[in-house]
Amino acid sequence: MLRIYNSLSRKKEPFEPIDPANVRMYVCGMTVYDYCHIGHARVLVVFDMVSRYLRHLYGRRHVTYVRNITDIDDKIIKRAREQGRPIESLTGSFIQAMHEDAAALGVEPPDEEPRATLAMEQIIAMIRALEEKGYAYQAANGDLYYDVSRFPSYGRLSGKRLDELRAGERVAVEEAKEDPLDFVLWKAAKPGEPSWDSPWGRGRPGWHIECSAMSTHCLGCHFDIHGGGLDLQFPHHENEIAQSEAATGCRFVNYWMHNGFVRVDDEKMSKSLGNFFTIREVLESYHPEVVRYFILASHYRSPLNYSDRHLDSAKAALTTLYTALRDLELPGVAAVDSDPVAKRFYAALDDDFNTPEAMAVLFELAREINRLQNSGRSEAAAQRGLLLRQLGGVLGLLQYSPQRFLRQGGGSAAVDGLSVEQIEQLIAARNEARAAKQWAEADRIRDELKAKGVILEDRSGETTWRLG
RNA sequence: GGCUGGGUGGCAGAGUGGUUAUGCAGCGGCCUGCAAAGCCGUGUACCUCGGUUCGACUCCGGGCCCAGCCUCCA
Repeated sequence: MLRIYNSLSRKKEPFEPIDPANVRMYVCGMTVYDYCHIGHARVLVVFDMVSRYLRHLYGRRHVTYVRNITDIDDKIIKRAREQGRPIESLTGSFIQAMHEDAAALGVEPPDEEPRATLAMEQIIAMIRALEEKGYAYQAANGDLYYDVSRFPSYGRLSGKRLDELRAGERVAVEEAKEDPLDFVLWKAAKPGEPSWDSPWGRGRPGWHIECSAMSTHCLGCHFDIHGGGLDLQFPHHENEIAQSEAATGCRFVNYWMHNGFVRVDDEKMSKSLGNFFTIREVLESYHPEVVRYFILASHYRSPLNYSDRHLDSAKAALTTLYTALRDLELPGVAAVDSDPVAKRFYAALDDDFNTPEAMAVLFELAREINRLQNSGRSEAAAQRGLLLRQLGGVLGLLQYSPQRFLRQGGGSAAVDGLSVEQIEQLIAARNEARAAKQWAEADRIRDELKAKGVILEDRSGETTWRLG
């Protein structure tokens, strides 16, 4: 039985889908005005893992995963202006870049990927519903605001109380608001800004309303899981609840999931601190599965410290798993989920997606495979190898051929100035020297290759190579 | 200031009221011409002070420290 930590109740709860034939999850995606960094990679990978596991439990086609794209907001407008290019050109290229990054990391595309600019009809309809029910007011500056005082349970998700929020107020109060906690639903257009027609004049949506509109449009007014980064819990998700429940009259979301931050030197990775690494720049030095392994090697709610050292360690660990898989001829027959090892693996994921514990099971399986290989039981080893690969697949890991992974070394793709043919020639030369017991020459060739990052292994009468 | 969450072995990172996490690194052994890989073995680990208990790293309370949110943010 899957249990999920629900941010709303601050405890793990048994997961009971509203409709097991259609488990519905919405995740707040990117605002596309720049390349995705490792913090974004964490959201992508974590919820990809969640959706994979839900599909494992409920069936591939019985899960609907929606992840939106915010393609209109202040930062986008600003960036487009700075670069002197049309907004659609800016967002279009960063959407493409995001898709490339996600694909590289083995993130499956969501079932739906709505965009704010393509959802104006639903956005306006929801704001109108709020207005009709008396939750909205238009201020003197033309902006339309949500009246927080009308929503009694405001603050429940983030554990905040209205009076405390007001007491801790450190923002310059927007003149137009009746209450500093009120937030904008529709922004009146300023000259030169992109805008859409609406009952409140030309303008554009505030950023909270788009998620309410798109999620309920795609998944219905009441769905199972809503996810996103911890920094969205307040105010974004709090506001989503207030908007959605007020507009539709039904309960919005049953389980709220928030992933922890990626940190650099114990500080949150963020644009403003300038301490971020983009996915694509990290992928220049590390194999994508290494990045994925690194992310899933700690629990999704814990902080995740980023450093080359940690990625190197992840690379070494993943190499160990792939090493167990090489030389195995995996059978075509599916391994069984009722296997005791598989059960322990799934039990770990059942416990609020405890990927570190699930990965520990993978390493025990790898050791079992190596033992079987050492004792010559290749068929048994291959059976276990299939299970290892299948379980890894639930995490989106171990999906490359072992040789391909090991020869890319989890690092740079090209061998430093050496072709595969040259490597093989040197290996042949070394083996001739070995046959003649010319150890010095044999070791010289091995050292020469090692200096170029090629590691040789003499195993059962054969010499194989990999990148270190 | 208010509210969250957290402090585990050299590093990373799970977990549990009394019994091996796991990985990386290290050390010893087997294997190897030597290596590499693999296998076997190996670590007075649980911030601090009190309390509960036959027994606490694990529960309760105080303290210290760290991070996050309260402002755009994954």
